[in-house]
Amino acid sequence: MAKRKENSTNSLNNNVLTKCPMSFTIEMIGGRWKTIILYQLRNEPLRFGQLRKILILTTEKMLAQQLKQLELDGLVVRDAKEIIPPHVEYYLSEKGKTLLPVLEAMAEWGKVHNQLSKEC
Amino acid sequence: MAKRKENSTNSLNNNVLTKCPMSFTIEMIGGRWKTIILYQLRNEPLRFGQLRKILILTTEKMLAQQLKQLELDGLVVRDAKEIIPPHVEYYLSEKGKTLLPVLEAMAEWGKVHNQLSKEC
DNA sequence: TTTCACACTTACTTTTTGGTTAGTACTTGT
DNA sequence: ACAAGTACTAACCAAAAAGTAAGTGTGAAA
Repeated sequence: MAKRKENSTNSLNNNVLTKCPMSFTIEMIGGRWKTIILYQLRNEPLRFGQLRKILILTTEKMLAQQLKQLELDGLVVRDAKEIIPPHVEYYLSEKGKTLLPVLEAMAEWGKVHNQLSKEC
Repeated sequence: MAKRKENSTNSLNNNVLTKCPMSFTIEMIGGRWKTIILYQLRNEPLRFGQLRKILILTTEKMLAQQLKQLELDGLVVRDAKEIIPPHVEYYLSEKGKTLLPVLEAMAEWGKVHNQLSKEC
């Protein structure tokens, strides 16, 4: 773990006490992959390997990392069957489902404003 | 300008041809400040100095940088009166206004799910 | 002559995010 | 004995985003 200045602006900005609603939301779904993952889970649970095939441009590490964070934030549920080979499913929690209007709006906006977009 | 590997995954991911709607939207409004800036402009034009007072946790550099990008992306209009001292107003373009449902949804979600949030 | 308001820039550093490569664990099938 | 399948993890590195501190230009007012 790298040390960091405790009162840098970065730290202040990450301090929950200083967070406005918008920053809070951005923190939960920001970054390159979280919205895509959540959106892919909108209809059905998906296994790790399925997500990996869909998010073809991500690496396994990123996927695992993002899923872990989403689980920590209570947006996604991880359901691991205790079998070999492993079988792990991810699906939206109730809290995660409350994000669907946001995610749909974002996806729709992107579809309308990016002429070159393709599904993902 | 720093050089960069042309076929790194980062470059690929930034290539418009590979972008799905969600990534496109994230690229336009992602990061720590853009949504907040856009949201502050939802009702009225604001001057640089006014934004700076509202986004108290940002620096002038970040503000200028984000506004420039938002203008480049056609989401915000910069209206500079040719007077001294300068008087520059920023407001949402028509395209920028189409983001309002997304922004409202994000702000609302944050308000509901972050007990500690405060206005910003 | 200096100061002030305003809207920025510039050069540099730190922090955060994302990527590469390799490897782990466990059991079944060959 | 070894490969296959699944879901990861670890160590290390690169790139992008954000932050710090200082400075710029203009004209009018003090």
